[in-house]
Amino acid sequence: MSLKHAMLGFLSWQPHSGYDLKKQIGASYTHHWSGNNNQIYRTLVELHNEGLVTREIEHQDDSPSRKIYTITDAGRAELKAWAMSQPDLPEWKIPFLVQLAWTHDLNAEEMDALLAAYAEQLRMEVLMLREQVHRGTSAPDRSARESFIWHQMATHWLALYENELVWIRSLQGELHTQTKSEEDET
Amino acid sequence: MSLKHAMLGFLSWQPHSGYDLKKQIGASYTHHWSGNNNQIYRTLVELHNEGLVTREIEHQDDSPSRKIYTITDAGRAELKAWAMSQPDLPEWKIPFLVQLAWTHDLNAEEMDALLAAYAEQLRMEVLMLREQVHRGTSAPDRSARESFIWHQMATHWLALYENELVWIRSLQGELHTQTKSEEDET
DNA sequence: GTTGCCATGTAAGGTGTTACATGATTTA
DNA sequence: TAAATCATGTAACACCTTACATGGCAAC
Repeated sequence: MSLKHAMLGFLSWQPHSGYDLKKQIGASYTHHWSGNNNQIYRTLVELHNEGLVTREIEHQDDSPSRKIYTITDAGRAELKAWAMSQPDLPEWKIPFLVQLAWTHDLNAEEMDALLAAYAEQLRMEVLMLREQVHRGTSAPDRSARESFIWHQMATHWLALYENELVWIRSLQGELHTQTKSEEDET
Repeated sequence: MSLKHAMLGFLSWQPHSGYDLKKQIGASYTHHWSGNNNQIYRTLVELHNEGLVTREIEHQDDSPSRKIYTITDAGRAELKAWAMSQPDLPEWKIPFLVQLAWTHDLNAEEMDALLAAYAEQLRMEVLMLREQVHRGTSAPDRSARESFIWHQMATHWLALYENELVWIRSLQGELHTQTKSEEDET
């Protein structure tokens, strides 16, 4: 589990409540988690038990009280050790490819519709991401290198979807010419 | 769950035993599952209960007996309906990006080592995939379109890793020049 | 003679999701 | 008046993984 370390990361930037972390993680696409309560609140308890964070309760008159978590020196050490550890290979979960693999029984029109639906999904996502990258979401900015890296991450994420869209568009074209040449033969 | 449909897919190509399916799914990278026994044997029971496959026991003298599963018409209908359904967006799980996000406390050499380690992982994966694509793994080949699609899938999968490698290499370069220009300023 | 392949399956646990529950305050 | 935001947490469950269990046969 590296959600623990992702959370430690955000806490190494600024103290956060569970609620803050949920929003932060949910909003950051590169942190591929949904940011759901169950995991976040459980993980905060774990981090606290392991002495990687301290907890402070902040009473508020108008809103419910917040539990503010702050990273400890042990937490920073753990985070750095993890950051330097051997990286894993990325995992692409592309359900569309599984779908595409088993389109043997679809005719040309059904195939067209499928590709078009995927292309449209991607187009919408790309538009949304482009806007988000343009606006620049909340990111740590403690050094030139850090903001450079966060910008690189955002544009790289966008590029993944853009490349997928380019691929599907070229596939659409190639399938059309293929279908046509088969029609010519008959 | 679309593992069910992925398995139906392989069964729509050829009858398989659970053991065959495990190998098939485990070997096919685009079918992003590990191909573990637990899920496969449970899912086969489900598919059978739902009438999407039939089961036949094949006794063998030298080896343990095999349970051969064959897709039914209902299974084919289910598979086609699923293949035409609204595709999901891909999900990129890139733990390295989470790691990279929190490298604030690493110095230039530690950063270099991290990027180099990731690049090396990717380089190995790309080499392996290139060879596999070159050899051409076992894939259905029932029509020109189907083999075209499976070839597209394989090269696209490879391209994902190649692009990741290109990106990390460019990042290595940009971080070097950035570090140098900062040194020049001091 | 230990490892690996064939072939079935079970156990245990980690990871992640949606939905529910509470309760006050602000916004539409 | 209905919904969204703030803020905490729980329940139930889907999904997926590693490891274990059995047992014969073949290969090195």
